[in-house]
Amino acid sequence: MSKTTIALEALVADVIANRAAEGAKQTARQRLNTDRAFASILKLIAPRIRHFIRQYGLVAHWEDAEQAAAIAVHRAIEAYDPEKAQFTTFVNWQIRGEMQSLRFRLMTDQRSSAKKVEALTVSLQDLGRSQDGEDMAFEATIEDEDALDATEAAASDYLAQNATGALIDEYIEHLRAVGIEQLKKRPRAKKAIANQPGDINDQIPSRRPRFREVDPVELAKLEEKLTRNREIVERRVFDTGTLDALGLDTGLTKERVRQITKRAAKTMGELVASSAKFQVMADYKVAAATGARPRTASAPTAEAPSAIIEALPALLPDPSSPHNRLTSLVAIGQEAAVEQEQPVSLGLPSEIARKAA
DNA sequence: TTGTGCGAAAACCTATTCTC
DNA sequence: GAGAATAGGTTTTCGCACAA
Repeated sequence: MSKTTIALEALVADVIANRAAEGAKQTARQRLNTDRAFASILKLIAPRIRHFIRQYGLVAHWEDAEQAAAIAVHRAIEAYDPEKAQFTTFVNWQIRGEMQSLRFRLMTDQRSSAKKVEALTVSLQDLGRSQDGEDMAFEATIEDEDALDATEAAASDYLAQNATGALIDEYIEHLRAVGIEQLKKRPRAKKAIANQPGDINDQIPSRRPRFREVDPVELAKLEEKLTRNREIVERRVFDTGTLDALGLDTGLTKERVRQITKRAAKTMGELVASSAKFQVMADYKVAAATGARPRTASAPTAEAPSAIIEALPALLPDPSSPHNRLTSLVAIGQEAAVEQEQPVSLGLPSEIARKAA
């Protein structure tokens, strides 16, 4: 590191140290120290500024170029993060940017390619004027035809993500309740229900415990299984995870993964139908089932994703309109499924995407 | 550009075994 | 006895090459 680089680092650190505390005003002393350090930085960096002025062909506009360079140094100090780079490196790019910007403001495009086609490079700032000559933010002149659709889709997607997340939570909670209930019913080992110390008559060989407590080890196993099932549901039902990949990641066979997924889809369908919380999904189900196509004779039977896929075109919204994950979540009640010959299942977004494509 | 054949991969189903 | 896990076979889907 050169002496100049070290000195610059120290001076910038000095400026940063003399910044006003958050919410407070800079004191006179701090302002004085800042000004002195800034002047010293400019002095140290002057050779480099001269070099850039010449390099960018701005000798004829020397004073303007020096002003622009001073602004660049000021900006560099404001934005400088010592952990990311040396100040020398950082300030170089700031000065280059200002020099380039000044050159475009002062001159027409000098490039040969621009001359060939008689093109003119125009600063974005020059666009910031309305038809009646009034100044306006140039950002206001930029039109994006897809902005509305993109915004709506992003907002809907966000809500849909929350909805699917809530549904998975509900399903896992359901599994937990069922699992705990089963653990309570399960007969305990004799050791576990042996007399507890302090009993009045602990001479009696054995008795039932006062409370049906769940074995913590069993509970931990249950939680582990719930975590695994959540991953499977998230990746298989609501994402593009394959049976093979999930089997590898969870240590189960792909067939077991498929069975877990199948059961999860069915249970979640029932949860959607029975809970007011998921009314939106249930409403969508009704609308979708009304226009659903009957399955062909050769299609596989209930719950088969291939059958779901077959019914999907009729269930899906217009692919050209903004859509999201919620619109691809299709829950079909058991009765309706029998009537319509539709599978009792949730639609698989991955499959939907494939089919829609 | 469209239709067809083929092979690989993925998904599915049924029956059976294992574990608690 | 019920649920979890496995085995073995079938069906469906997808990508690719090739010919018309």
